Amino acid sequence: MTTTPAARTDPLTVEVVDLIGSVVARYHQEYEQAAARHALTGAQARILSLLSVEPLPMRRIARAMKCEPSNVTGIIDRLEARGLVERRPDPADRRVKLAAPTREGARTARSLRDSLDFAREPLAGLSRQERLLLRGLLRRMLGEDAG
Amino acid sequence: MTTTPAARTDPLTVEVVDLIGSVVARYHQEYEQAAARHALTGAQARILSLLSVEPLPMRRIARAMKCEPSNVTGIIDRLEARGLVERRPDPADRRVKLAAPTREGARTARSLRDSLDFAREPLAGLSRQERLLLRGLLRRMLGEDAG
DNA sequence: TATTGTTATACTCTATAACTATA
DNA sequence: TATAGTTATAGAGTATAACAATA
Repeated sequence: MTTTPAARTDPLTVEVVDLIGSVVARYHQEYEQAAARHALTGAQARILSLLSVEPLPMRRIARAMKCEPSNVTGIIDRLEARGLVERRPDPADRRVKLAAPTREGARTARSLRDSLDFAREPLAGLSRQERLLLRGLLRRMLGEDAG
Repeated sequence: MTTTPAARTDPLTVEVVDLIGSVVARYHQEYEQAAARHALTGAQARILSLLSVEPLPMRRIARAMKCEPSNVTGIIDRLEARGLVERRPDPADRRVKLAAPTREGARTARSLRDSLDFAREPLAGLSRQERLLLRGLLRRMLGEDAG
């Protein structure tokens, strides 16, 4: 798939593309700050949030984070040292270790989630129709043809 | 500014917030890949793009990147070692060093910019009205009341 | 005195490769 | 033999603190 030359020069499109870049930068910045308020790095916060949905094998975490499994070892090490995550054996496969949040880890993940208001605030001012349109656009940007 | 409890649980809002998170993750991933295709890290690519608009003092780069000036020294060192950036004296203030892209650096920045089609492609399928609405929403997300 | 850029240091994230224990 | 997780290693980004040159 290629973009037409016109799309690269249309002023409105260029402006929207730049705005998307700014939103991405802003979102990342706010996420890092929220993580820092909980004394977590961005990567630690992302993994803790991931595990708060469901405990996962190390390998699956690496896939979700799109990084090498060896990195996950270190990040889980640090989360475990702080008592936020624990490693459990998998009864079905003794090679596997399941990473799961502790009670304190779950509490931290919840607090972190609640503090991520950046993306939520502006949406509160949108009509339902606008939100539906936005949802459709975002889905298209992600290539989710279904829905 | 605080989000109402309702906005935190409204299913549509929650879904849109999650989609925004996905778009941000995707955008970052694609940016890193585009940088890697040019043998650059994300930070190197961002600074090179920044300088391709206008040469800047080290201190100003740090402000734009929202990082400490000491970090910029190392990143510019690596870009300079590869012949993509050069340090020039500032005639007006001998303490200042201006970082500027070389001819090859400018070419690399251009190529990098052209390869960032991710955000542009889906926009090509939107009507002008949709793009205008999206622009308004993105501006609101960034707190730009004007416009 | 204050500012600009740098150096030194320490920590985290990252990929690669080699290792272990299981399957 | 293949897979899950780990270790070892090296490079890059990050913040902090201390420093030299200049304002």
